[in-house]
Amino acid sequence: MRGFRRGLHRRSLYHRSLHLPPSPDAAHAQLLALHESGDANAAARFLREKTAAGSIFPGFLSSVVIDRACKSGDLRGALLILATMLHSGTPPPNQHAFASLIDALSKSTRLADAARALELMRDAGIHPDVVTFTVMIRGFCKNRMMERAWEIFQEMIKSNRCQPDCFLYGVLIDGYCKELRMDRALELLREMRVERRIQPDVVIYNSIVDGLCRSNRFLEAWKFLDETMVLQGCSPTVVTYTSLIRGACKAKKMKLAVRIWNAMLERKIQPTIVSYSVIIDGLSKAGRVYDAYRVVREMETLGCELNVVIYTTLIDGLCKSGFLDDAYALYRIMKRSGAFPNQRTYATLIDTFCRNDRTETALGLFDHIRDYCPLDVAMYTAVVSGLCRERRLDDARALFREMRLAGVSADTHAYNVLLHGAFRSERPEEAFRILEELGDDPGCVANLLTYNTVIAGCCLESGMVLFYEMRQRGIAPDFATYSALIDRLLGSGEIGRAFDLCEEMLASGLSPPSGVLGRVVARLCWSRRGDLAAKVIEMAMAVDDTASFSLPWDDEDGAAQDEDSQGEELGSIKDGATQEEPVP
DNA sequence: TTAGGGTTAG
Repeated sequence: MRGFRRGLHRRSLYHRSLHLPPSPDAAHAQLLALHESGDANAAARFLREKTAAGSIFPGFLSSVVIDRACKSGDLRGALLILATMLHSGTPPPNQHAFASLIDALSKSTRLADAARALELMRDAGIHPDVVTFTVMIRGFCKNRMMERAWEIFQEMIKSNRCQPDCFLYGVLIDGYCKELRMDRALELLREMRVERRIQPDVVIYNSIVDGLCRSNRFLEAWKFLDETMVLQGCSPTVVTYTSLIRGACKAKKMKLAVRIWNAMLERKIQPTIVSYSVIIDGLSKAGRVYDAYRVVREMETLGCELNVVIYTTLIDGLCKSGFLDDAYALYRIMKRSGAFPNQRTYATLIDTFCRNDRTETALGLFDHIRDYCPLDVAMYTAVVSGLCRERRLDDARALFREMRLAGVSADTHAYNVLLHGAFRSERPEEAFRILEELGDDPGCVANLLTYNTVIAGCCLESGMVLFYEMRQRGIAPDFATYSALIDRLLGSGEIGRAFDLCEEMLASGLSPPSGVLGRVVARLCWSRRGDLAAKVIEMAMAVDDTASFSLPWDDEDGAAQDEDSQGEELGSIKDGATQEEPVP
């Protein structure tokens, strides 16, 4: 309070000085006037020039100018003021100015500069407070640099000058959740609760629920809500429900997703446009476009305006269900409605045209929208994929080059599409060149799909080399990897090696499609190795038994464990509630 | 006076 009063006093002094005749404070008054006129650039320039010419401004005033410059996006100006001040021996900017600068730098992904500003701050003898550390750590978290985030956190703890609070834990926990490192996230949650006695709030719990759902640990997310969050006296919000609904949709549990939706309405929690997007997307992807459309109608009845996400979600649903003309009609309605299509809308349409043998239409749309919408990697990749589908590998390669020349970075998915195209055009030598390019691209790293694409396309021996390489790189093969190799081995008559791989696959707990297993068993029987065939069947049964565990909520109403696609009523907001209460 | 959570595409 005292600090606040002092601030007020200073501000009023400067205000008064504006009306005084020229005085030694004239430069200050002029700076303040510039600052208050809202012209951050001019204020920054003035401060810089005057300081360089020997004027000395109070630290408070220059800090305010730096803060305003940061907020108006004039990062260059803010940095120049900082440099001028630090070199001219005038009082350094205060903690707020540094915090503001570090925040602006990390939001512009200039993380190295932000870290340097933190160092400069310490050099100037100002101790960063918990907020300054939080904005710095948040920058690393948002850019998926959790190791750096953790280092700064440790530095803060070691300096022993400020203590972490609920917000800072929230930033770190969310960072780990976004990286799906749930063990780290849960460990930090325990640390804050047990060791530091900080009560987590609903935002932190929501991060955890969402992280568990994204990690395909829906059951645990559910248990977490029920057994930890609610027990700690924290009620779920619309965000919690939205994450759970998305998790249920992802786990292909649409019936449960709808039940959670209805329970949310019953609790008088109003869905937001985000929750509507999630349920509409879930229904569309489950092939229930009509139900999705009913939800949209309900939104409209309630006066809720459809945004670009809702339109794009519906267009995607229509495309994936084969209603291409309806999707295009909706796209035209969307444009008239004022919700302008974005890169995702276009990527969806382009991809759909390509998949339906209308590559020329897709190319036409692609060329047409160049003038309206910056092209991104997904839009290019959709066209590249269409060209590859038509075995126009050279055209695809040319477009890929054009993309990079236009300054759009490729990602692993883009390379994977191109690799698939090379094999489709029966040009394995080209595929290996593309694989090399991927390896040289600093922004990309080969993933499971990359290896599966190449292994499925190349010869057996190269495939085995890649199989060992991927495991060395910590990429676990999935059933597609094994199936491709096992089929190659069977084709070359190497039944023993095929059995070994099959055994390894089953031992790793992978639930394989029955096709490849059937082929292995048949070949083993023909080769009079019934003992090995029996072993394969026995191991496959063991894998299947563990895979088919039942879920508690399916038992409650005696519902089948397999996902239904119909039969669950979507509650409306007015009367929508189910009788049962399985949802927390 | 600076800081944390849920949405759509290739």
